[in-house]
Amino acid sequence: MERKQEVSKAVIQRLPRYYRNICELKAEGVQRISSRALAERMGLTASQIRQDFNCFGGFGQQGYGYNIDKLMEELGSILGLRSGRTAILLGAGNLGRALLNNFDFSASGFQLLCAFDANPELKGKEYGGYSVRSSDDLPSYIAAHKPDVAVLTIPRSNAPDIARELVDQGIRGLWNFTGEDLHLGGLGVPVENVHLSDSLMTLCHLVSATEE
Amino acid sequence: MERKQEVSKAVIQRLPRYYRNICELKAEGVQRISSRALAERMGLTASQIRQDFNCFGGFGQQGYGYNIDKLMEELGSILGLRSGRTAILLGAGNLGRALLNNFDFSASGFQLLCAFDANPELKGKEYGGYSVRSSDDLPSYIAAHKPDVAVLTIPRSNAPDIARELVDQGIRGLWNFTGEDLHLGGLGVPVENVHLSDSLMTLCHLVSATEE
DNA sequence: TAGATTGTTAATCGATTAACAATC
DNA sequence: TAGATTGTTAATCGATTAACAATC
Repeated sequence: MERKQEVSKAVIQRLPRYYRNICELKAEGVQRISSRALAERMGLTASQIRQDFNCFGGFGQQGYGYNIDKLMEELGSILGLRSGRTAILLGAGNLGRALLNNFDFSASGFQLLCAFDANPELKGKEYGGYSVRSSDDLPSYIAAHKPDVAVLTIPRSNAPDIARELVDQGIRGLWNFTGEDLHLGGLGVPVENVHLSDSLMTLCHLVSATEE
Repeated sequence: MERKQEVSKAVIQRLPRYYRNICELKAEGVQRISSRALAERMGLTASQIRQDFNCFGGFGQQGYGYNIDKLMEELGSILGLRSGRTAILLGAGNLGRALLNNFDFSASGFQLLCAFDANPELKGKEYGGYSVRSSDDLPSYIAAHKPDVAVLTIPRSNAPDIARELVDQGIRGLWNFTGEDLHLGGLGVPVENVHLSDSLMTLCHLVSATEE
């Protein structure tokens, strides 16, 4: 599974979509698929799909196509979904609770351990089966359980300071919903900055474009 | 403001980020900025920024740079944020309520009118100042108020059918959180499919990559 | 074997970067 | 005017598509 050369960012960004579609195909009972059929389904070209998969060493078979189970296994392991990573959530407000109650963390490769909030009234409550702990216990909890990543659903103003503290304490990645763009790549800590407003602005633009 | 040739998708996708950064600069009291300084702030090249802005006719001034107010105004109007668009939200579950309570729709160009839910217990409740109506009233409401877009925070299984109905009733865009990929571009109705799981899987991959 | 479909190389296309004349 | 910085053209780079030999 050695990579010949660095895989481009464009390919990496398509991997979750591939994985998602393959999971759906499996759920539909499909056992194999050609690059051509997958391309049609996903709105890509067959060429691109073969190029993309071959960045990781090619897991198809001539004259047959790609085996769904094998593909899922390979893509899952490339994405690191099989690594048993752990996560904690910071900020059990509306958005935090929505994630706790609804979001399937394990499908994206993470076991969510618990949540933290500064509000003492939330202490001990449970959402989606995850308990809320006091922010005071955060440092000792991280030291003891060494979660890989933190989900930031805290207010925006706190984001930069808390991010730095978390990195100091050993957190290795951030899923950041605060609206503040965080860039800790220099420290070797990847961040996914989620900006829902960007998505809605794009929609606004696209709707306007349909009027021309 | 006529566009010489079709603006590339890559440029369009950067517009919300430009707009966001310009808003931040304005909030910081900055009145003008050079492409060089903006590039440094955003992690782009000055060349790219000038290329991007010039897709829309260039709103800078030699020897001076870009005026923040003008830039905000121009980018906002390109994105269609000044068009007074309206939106409704379908599905007042956890995620729907999180958006109602927290999300600033107007900053992304939409006036949110109200929410709808099939659960009669939610009827008449308010979240974030928006009232929840019965799904039964949806068709007549759309006919009367003609909202531009619908925010889908309903269960995944209902998504395709409801999307089609909404389009029939005149909805012109969808902000889709259901997890089901919807493609109504063929009908001239743009969709922003939000897949939070894709973002988290990417983070999982990036964290794994830091171990190599 | 014949048909199908991959893996992979070459060709095309588009996007980013560099350079510099225009001009505020 | 001199300095700064844009607008814009040309050069480079990278990503996508096409083509086809390899092979299941």
